[in-house]
Amino acid sequence: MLAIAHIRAHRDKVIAALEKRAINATKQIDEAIAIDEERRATQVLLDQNLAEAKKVSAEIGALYKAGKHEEANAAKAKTGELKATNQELDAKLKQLERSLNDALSAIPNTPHSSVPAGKDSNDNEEVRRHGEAVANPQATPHWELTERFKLIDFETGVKITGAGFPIYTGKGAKLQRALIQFFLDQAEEAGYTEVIPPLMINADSGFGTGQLPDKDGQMYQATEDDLFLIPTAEVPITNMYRDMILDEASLPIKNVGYTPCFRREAGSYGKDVRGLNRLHQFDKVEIVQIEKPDRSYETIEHMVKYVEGLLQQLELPYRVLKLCGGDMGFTSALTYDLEIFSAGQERWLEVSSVSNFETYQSNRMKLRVKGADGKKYQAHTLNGSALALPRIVAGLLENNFDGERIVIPQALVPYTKFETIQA
RNA sequence: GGAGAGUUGGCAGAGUGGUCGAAUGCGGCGGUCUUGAAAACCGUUGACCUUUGCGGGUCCGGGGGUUCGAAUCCCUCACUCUCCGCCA
Repeated sequence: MLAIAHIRAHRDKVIAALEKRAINATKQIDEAIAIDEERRATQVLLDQNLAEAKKVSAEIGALYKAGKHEEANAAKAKTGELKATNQELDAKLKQLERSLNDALSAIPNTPHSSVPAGKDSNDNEEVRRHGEAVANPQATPHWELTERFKLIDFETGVKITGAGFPIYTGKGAKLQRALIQFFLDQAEEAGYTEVIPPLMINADSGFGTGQLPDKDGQMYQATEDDLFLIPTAEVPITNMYRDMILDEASLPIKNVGYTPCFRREAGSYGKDVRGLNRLHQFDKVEIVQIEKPDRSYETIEHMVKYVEGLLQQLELPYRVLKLCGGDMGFTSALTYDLEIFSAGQERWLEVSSVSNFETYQSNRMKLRVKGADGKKYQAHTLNGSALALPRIVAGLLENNFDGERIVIPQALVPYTKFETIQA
């Protein structure tokens, strides 16, 4: 979340920045500032009152030690009012702190100055494009190919679990595993440390990265144990650093993790969810980075370039979009989406989203860095998909289908150990 | 799932009602000594809120209670460990 001190100091700037998201946050911001003012005033009162009570207690202690029991008892009698006031102020302060936290949690991150204003995906800005976005003459969508070559069994997945939980079979399963291994190897080469995190997270972690309090409808929940299935590896990996003060010398932290991801995707329908386009369970390799504030914008460019490198090796045509304010996630300050062109469906498929959250997550997580001078500051967190598997698979199948067979890109052959998929 | 033990500063580990934010050791930082380093010695060393500053306040797993006063007593929750059960 945004720091209240920052909001207080830059009220107008914050409101102006949030307008890029096509929202007017004036009321929310002013309410937070008002709550904070009352909070601080209450804090001062409580502090004064506590100081007084502490003093009196010490005096009573001294009297008892000196054996002056009658005087001590007399002093005791006078403490009732102080105590009552303390309780009252304490309750009020806690209430205000809760309100402030709620108010701040409801304010999204302020977009970076380079983010275009806009309402939805129509206002996103295409930054660059690579490769030819040409339709396959066969124009065969991947759900036909996966059936024809027996790569994915959607039907049996429905029986076992439900729609959106496919079963990968034979070369389909091998392709999946090859891609994961390829992505992890690439990341390691680029300096990322691999982690295998838990697939379930608690509520504190959900709050830290911004899924909670109000995006819980997106996650599957194990209510008996108050745990959530991760919607992305971003959540457990970033939260590894929750409540920490990192040494500046340990930055940047670069982690990569492969995990299955679980998303309820309530409300999705139609061609968007056909085949591999949108699943409830899917595999993803995620890169997570923790950076010094003055380097994070340089870093996000590197991360995007890194992901582009993966797509180039897989020989997939893609474009890079800079998301407009209205299309960005709640917690992000800058997001690039990478989309590949799917030759069978003749549409762009999002395969990666790379974001800089600045201090939005680190504020929530209390993730700080201790500088060389001993001063502490909030770290910047970033992450990106590198890459999400299903749509990559869809693209590979559709784009490399020559009417007879599917040709595996050269970079992947050492991993699949086969060069083609055919009947 | 059953029984028991525990949770204190970066770490280890004292502390059972009144200058305890907390002994001591290790680690870290600064210094003395040394050509340099080590050793030794001396000093220093937590986080947070509030305040322009001085200062004040909070924090001994979380929450609640008893008390003039709680790291210390009571309740409750979470977590960790040990043993038993179950189990890949």
